[in-house]
Amino acid sequence: MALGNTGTSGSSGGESLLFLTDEQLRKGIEAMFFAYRGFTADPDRILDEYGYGRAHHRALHFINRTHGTTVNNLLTVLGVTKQSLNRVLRTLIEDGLVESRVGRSDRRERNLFLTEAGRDLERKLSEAQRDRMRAAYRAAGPQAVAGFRQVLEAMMDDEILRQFQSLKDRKS
Amino acid sequence: MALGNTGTSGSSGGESLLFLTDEQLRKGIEAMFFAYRGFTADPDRILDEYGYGRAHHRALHFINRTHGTTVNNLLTVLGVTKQSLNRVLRTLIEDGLVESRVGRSDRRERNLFLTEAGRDLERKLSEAQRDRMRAAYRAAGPQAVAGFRQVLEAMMDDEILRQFQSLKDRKS
DNA sequence: CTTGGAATGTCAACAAGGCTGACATAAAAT
DNA sequence: ATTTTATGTCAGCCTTGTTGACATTCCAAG
Repeated sequence: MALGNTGTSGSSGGESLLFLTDEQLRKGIEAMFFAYRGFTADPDRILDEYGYGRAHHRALHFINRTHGTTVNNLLTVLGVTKQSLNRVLRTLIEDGLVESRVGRSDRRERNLFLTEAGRDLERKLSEAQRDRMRAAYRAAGPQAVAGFRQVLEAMMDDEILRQFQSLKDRKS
Repeated sequence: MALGNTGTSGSSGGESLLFLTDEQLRKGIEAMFFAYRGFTADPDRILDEYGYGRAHHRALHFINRTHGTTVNNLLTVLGVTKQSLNRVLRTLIEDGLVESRVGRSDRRERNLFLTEAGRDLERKLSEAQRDRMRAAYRAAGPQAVAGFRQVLEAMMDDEILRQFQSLKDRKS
């Protein structure tokens, strides 16, 4: 392989690999920063109306994706402490967006579900976010999208990547 | 337009545009979330040792990139309030990482510069971040990188995009 | 069976870093 | 001379991260 610093071996696409100047990398870093702002802007506006923050969005998203998940699962995925998650979860439960049922096999666990109202808000939030993502995908084209995903996956921590990949091929 | 759900009109790249299922978009959203975590993880660890946070990193980054920028410029780029920026800036100035000089043409303005110590920390932080970005770029290949950048730019708010593009073709 | 440890989740309190509002100062613009 | 602009500062609030202490539940060893 000899994938040395000066090599031009392209495993996937390419022309040359000599293009990794600090300047190019800096642009990538800034693009990531600015794009993430855009990425969260639309849901943030909606959340504001409800008095919620991004943490609530994340909880709703992952509870919706994995019905009946436990608190422990959730805080592993979200990468926060259980105390931090708990605060958010409590308000969502109080407000009737999330239901917490005592685990049937292990009664220490709580299985989390969205209520009808919870699904409604989740849908509203994710539709706003999907709209922007869809527009970006359309503007950039399918090949760009494939590259986008490749780079993002390469940027994740290895452990997270495994988690992510084990989830990417689920049914709905 | 008639870019209906079943349309295959490809404006830029591609094969088919039928791939925009909600499921595909959800994966993109989650990839963005997880990748951003990886993207900030390394600098965050370094910042922790210094008792700083991401806000300090952002300030150092943009002051370094645009030597002599004003407070007003900076808070526009960062998208925060002056009070919030000021808190961060004050500590950086007190700690001798940033120098604030009264503007020569307009003496109401403050021009911001990194000191030697500031440049050192900025370099340390950005090297950590560039290392990860470089690894991701190498793993994904040049074509993927081009797509990555295209999608990110399409995801930015229009106003931010203009700002970004006006900066992307600078000299070092 | 009982007791001790591990797992799970909740409550309390603190810190970082967003925010708004009010106000001071200096300099530029009118 | 007055108003506007750029900046800084103080006070106080909110979200969301943290750690520490504690309650509950399960399980396994004695």
